[in-house]
Amino acid sequence: MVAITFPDGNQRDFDDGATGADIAASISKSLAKKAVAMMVDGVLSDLSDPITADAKLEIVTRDDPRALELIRHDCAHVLAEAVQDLFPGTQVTIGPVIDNGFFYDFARNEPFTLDDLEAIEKKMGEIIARDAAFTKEVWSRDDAKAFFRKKGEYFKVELVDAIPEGEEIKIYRQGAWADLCRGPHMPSVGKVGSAFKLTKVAGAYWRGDSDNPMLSRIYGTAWASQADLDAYLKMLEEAEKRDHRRLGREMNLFHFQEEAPGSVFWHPKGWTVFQSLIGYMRRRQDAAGYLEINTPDMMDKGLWEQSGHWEKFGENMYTTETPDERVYCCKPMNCPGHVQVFKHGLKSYRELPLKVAEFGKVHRFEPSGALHGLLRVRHFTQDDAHIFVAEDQITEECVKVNDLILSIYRDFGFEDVLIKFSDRPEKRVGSDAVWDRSEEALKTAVEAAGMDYEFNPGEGAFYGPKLEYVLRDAIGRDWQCGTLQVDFNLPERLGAFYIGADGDKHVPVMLHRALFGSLERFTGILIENHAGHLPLWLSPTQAVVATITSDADEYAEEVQAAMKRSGIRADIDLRNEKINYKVREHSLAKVPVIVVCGKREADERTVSIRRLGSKDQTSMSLDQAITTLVDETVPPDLRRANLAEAAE
RNA sequence: GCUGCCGUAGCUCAGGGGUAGAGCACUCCCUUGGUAAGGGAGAGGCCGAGAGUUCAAAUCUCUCCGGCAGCACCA
Repeated sequence: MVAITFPDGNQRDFDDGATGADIAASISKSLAKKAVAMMVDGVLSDLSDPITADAKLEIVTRDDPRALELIRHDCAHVLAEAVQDLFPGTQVTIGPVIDNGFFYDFARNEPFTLDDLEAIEKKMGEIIARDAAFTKEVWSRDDAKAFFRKKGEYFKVELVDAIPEGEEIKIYRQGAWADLCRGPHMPSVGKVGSAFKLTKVAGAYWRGDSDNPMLSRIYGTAWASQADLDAYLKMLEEAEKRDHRRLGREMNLFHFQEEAPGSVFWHPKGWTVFQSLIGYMRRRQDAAGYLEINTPDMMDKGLWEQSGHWEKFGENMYTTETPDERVYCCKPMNCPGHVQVFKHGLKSYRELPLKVAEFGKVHRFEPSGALHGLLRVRHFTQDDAHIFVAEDQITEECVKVNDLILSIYRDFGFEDVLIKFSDRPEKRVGSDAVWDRSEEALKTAVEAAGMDYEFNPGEGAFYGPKLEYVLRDAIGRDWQCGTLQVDFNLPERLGAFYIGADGDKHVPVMLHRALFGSLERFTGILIENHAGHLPLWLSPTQAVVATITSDADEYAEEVQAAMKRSGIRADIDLRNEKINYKVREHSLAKVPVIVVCGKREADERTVSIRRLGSKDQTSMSLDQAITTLVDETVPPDLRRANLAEAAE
C-alpha cells in the first residue's frame, strides 16, 4: 500500500502501483474524465505512471494552467506525425514548448511553404480526431538507436546518444507513430483539442549552432480554448499596431534607407524625443556625481588591439582607409577612450570613485540579419559611463548604479524589472583568479542591493561579469536595456593606475554601465510601450492649435504664441480644412493635445481641449489650459525637484 | 551570416513578355465647415541595381543590394 496525500490534506491508501488514472477514477468519474496528468511530489507526470511510494498527489485537469504546456507539447507531436505522414522522408528532430506555443524542427531538402501549413493543419485535425492513446515505453539505448537508425532518423540517433547515462530512454507512441520524448503527455491525442494554429515557417540550426546544418522549423500556437486562441491572435495584432517602425513613419519620427542599412535618419520630431531623453539622463547623472566627457569617434587600431576588442570583435568593426596609411577604427565602445581620459594626468586615490559619462555614438558592423528598426542598429548612442574605483569601493558603487537604474526606469513607468547575472564566457581575457574576484564582487553587490536575479552562465563580457536589466512593457514583452559590468582587466591592459594612500601605483577597477543602453533602442521601446502615445514631456509635438474657421486665426496664433512662451511645443493648424479632418490627422500623428479654437473660444478667450484617445472635449480659459499643460510637460525628475522645493 | 519570403509613386497595394494603375498623402481651385476623411483638377515612377534570354523585359533567368520572419550573433 502507498499513502497518497491530496492537496486538501486528506490522505488515503492505495494499492502499490496504482496509477494516477486509477486514483482519479476512485475519486470521481468526472475527475477521471477531465484528468490529463498529475503532480507527484511537485513533478508533472503521466497519469499512467504507477505510484510506488508514499506521495503528495494532485490530479491535473485539462483546464489547469499546468496542462497548457502538455497541450502544446502534445500538439507538437501531432504536428510531427502530420508532417511525416504528408512528407515521407522528412526526419524529425526536436519539438519543445515555448512561450505561447511550440515548434518542431524537421530535416527535409525542400522547405515548407505557407500552403503546406494549411495542409498540415488539416492533417493534424484528423490525427486529433482519431484520438489515439499516448503510451510510454522505456527502451534500452541500443534498441532506441537501432530503431531510429533503421527508420533513417539520424538526428534522433544523435539525441539518444546525448541522453546522459542513467536516465531513462522513453518512447511515446500515439497510434502507429512514435517519438523519443522526455514526456509527460496527456492520456490521448484528442485532448489537444482544436484551439491551435500553425503560425510560421523558418530556418533554425540543428542544436542552435550556426556550424550545423539548418533545419526547417514550423511554429505553432495552442491553447486550452478557442477563446484563449482568439485572444492571443488579437494580442499579436495589437503588438503589430505598436511596431515602432510603423509608428515612426506615421508619427514622422525617423526613417531608414538603403544607403545606410541599420542606420537612423532622425527627423525633427524623433530627434526631439531623443534629445529629451539625453537631457533627462544628463540631469540624473549630473546629480549622481558623473562628469560628462567626449572622446574621439576614431582611434588607431593599435589601441583596440591593446584593449582586446580587435581580437574578439575585429570582424564587426569599421576601419578606415586613409592617405596616412594608419588604420583607424570607428569606436565600437567608449571604454578605451574613457581609460585614456583617466590616464591623462596622475590620479590619486582621493579622486576615486571617478565617474565619467559620455553620450557616445558607437559603430558596430552587426550581421545583416540582426538589424531590426531602432532596436538593433549599426550606429547607436549609448548613455555610457565608466566608474573608476578602488577594489573596496566596488560594492558601494554598484549598489548606487543599481538604485539609479531602478529609479530611472520608474520615471518611465517601468516597475517590473528583471536582473540577469552573467559570468565568465569561454572567450575572455584575464586570469581565472581575477575572474573569481570580479564575479564575487558583482554578486556581493547585487545581493547588497537586495535584488533577486537570474543566473545566465557564460554570458558575461570578455573582460568581466555583467548584470543585465530587463524591463517588462505594457503588453508583457521583455526588453533588455541597462547593464552593469565589473572589469578587473581593461584598466591593466591599457596601463591605467592611480597613486594609493601608500604612495604606490595601483590599478583601478572599472565599472561599465549603461542605463538606457542604446538611446535609439530605448526610444523604440518607449514608442512600442506607449503605442506611440508618449507622455506629454516626451511628445515631440505636445499640442496643436487647430482652428474651425478662419475667423479664429488671429486668436489661434495668440494661443500658440502664449503656449510656446510657456515652453509648450505647440504647432498650429490654420488650414482651410474641416475640424473633423484636422482632428483625425493629428490624432493619427499621435499628438497628445488638440487645442481647438473657433469663433466661440475667440470671443470668450477660452480653448477647447481634446486629449488623444478620448472623444471628449473640455473647455477652459487659456490661462488655465496653459497652467495645466505646462505642469504635464515637466520631466519626472524636475517634477520631483519642484515638489521638494515647494515642500521647503 | 544562414533558411524562407518580398522589392511597382511619399504610404498601402493591384497588374504582369508589347514601353504603368488605384486609394491615401502632395499642389492648385471651390468650400468657412464645431471634434477621426467635403468636392474638383493637377503633379508625381529608369517597376531596387547589374547582366542574360528575346524582335521586344517592370514582367522570364542569374548575380548583387535592401527589407520582412525565424535562427545564429550582440563588446
